[in-house]
Amino acid sequence: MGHSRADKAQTHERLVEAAAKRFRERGLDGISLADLMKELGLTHGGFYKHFASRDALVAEAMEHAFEESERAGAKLADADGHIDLARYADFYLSEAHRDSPGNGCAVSALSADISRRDDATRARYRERMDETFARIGAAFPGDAKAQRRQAIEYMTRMYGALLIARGAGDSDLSREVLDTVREQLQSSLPTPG
Amino acid sequence: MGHSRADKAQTHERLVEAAAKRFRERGLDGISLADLMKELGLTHGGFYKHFASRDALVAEAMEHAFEESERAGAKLADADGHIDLARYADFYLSEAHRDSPGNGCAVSALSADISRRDDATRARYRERMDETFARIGAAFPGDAKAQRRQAIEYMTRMYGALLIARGAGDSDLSREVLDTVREQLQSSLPTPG
DNA sequence: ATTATCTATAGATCTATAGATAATGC
DNA sequence: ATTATCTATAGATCTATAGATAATGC
Repeated sequence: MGHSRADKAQTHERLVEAAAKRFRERGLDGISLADLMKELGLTHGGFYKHFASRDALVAEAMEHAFEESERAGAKLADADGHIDLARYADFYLSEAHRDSPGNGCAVSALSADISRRDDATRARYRERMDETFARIGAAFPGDAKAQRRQAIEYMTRMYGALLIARGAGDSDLSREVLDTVREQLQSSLPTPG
Repeated sequence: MGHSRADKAQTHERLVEAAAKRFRERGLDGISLADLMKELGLTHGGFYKHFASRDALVAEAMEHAFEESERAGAKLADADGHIDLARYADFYLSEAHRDSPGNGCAVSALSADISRRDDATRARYRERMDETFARIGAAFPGDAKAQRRQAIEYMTRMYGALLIARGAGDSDLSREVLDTVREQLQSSLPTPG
C-alpha cells in the first residue's frame, strides 16, 4: 500500500492519462471510476483523494487529450514550428488513426459529448479549439485573418471526414471518405518553401 | 388503459420519434427507457411489448433521425429533386440548427456514439451515409464519380463545422466557425441553372 | 381469448462517502 | 501524525422480466 507524495502525484497523472484514453475510446460516460482505478491496479475507494468529482476528472482528461494531440502535431513541425500540413493529413486521415481513437484526436471523438456538458468544460474546449486554429493557421500563408480562415477550413474538413470514417468503421465507405478528403486537402495546399 | 392494435402501432412510432429526438440531444446512452415511456405518458413496464431490447430502439431511432433529415432536405429541392445547396448550407450552418440537435442532423450528433456500437448498427449507418452522398451528389455537376466526390467534400465540411460549433456552444468562436465554413462552401458552389 | 399497459421487483450497475489499514515523513 | 489506499456500503439509477389488470376483438 505504498503512498508517498510522489506516488500521489503519479497516481493523479496516471488517472488523467488513462481517462483521456478511455473517454476517447468509449465516450465521456463510457467507463466507470471503478474500472479506471482497476486499470491502475487500485480500488475505487481512493478516487476522491485525487479528484473532487468525476466531472473534475473529465475536465482534466479532456485537456490532457488535447495536449497529447498538440505534442503529436509538434513532431510534424519544421524549424519555424510550422506543421507539415500534408503529412498531418496523411496521419489524421489514416485507417490507423480511425481505428485508435484512444490515442488520437479528441475533437472528433469527444466534441458531441462535450456539447452536452456544462459551460465550464465547454469554455476550456473553446480555448483549446482557439489554440488549435492558431497553431494550424501558422502553417498557412497570408495575414492572421487569412491564416485563421484557412485553419478553420482545413481542420473542419478533417474532423468531418474522421467522424464519418469512424462511424462507418472498417469498410469501403470509410476508406473512400478518408482518401477523398485527403486528396482534396492535399491538392489545395500551398507549396512548401 | 386503452390498447387497440392501432394504439400499439402508434405507441411504437411515438417511441421511435421521441427516442430519435432525445438520443440526438443527449447521446445514445443519455436517456433511460423509463424516462422515454414517461414522456409518452406510459410506464416503463410496457416497453418490451414494442422492442426486443434497448438496442433495437436505438437502431430504429437512428434510422428515423436520418429519415427526418431527408424529409427536411427534400423541402429544399427543385422540380428535378436536386437540393438547393446554398440554402441547405444556410440552414445547416445556422445557430438555430446548432442549438436544436434533437430536430437536426443525426450524423453530427450521433456518429461518435455510433462508432462505438455493434456492426449491425454501423452497417445501417453506412447505408444511410451512402444514400446521403448519392442524394447530395445529384445536386452537383459532372459524372457520377465527380458528383460523389463533391458530395463527400460538401457534407464532411458541414459535419465538421457543426460538430465544432456545437462543442463550443453559443459563443463568438462558434459563430466564427459556422460563418467561415458557410462562406467558403457557398463561394465554391456551381452556379445554379 | 388476447394483449397493451400497469405495478413491482430482481439484478446489475454507478458515484460518492465512511471508517479501517498500513505506509510515509516529521 | 498524516494520508494514500483499501473494504464496505448507502443511495440512486438502469435494463429486463413476472404477473396483474383492463381494455379490445373474435
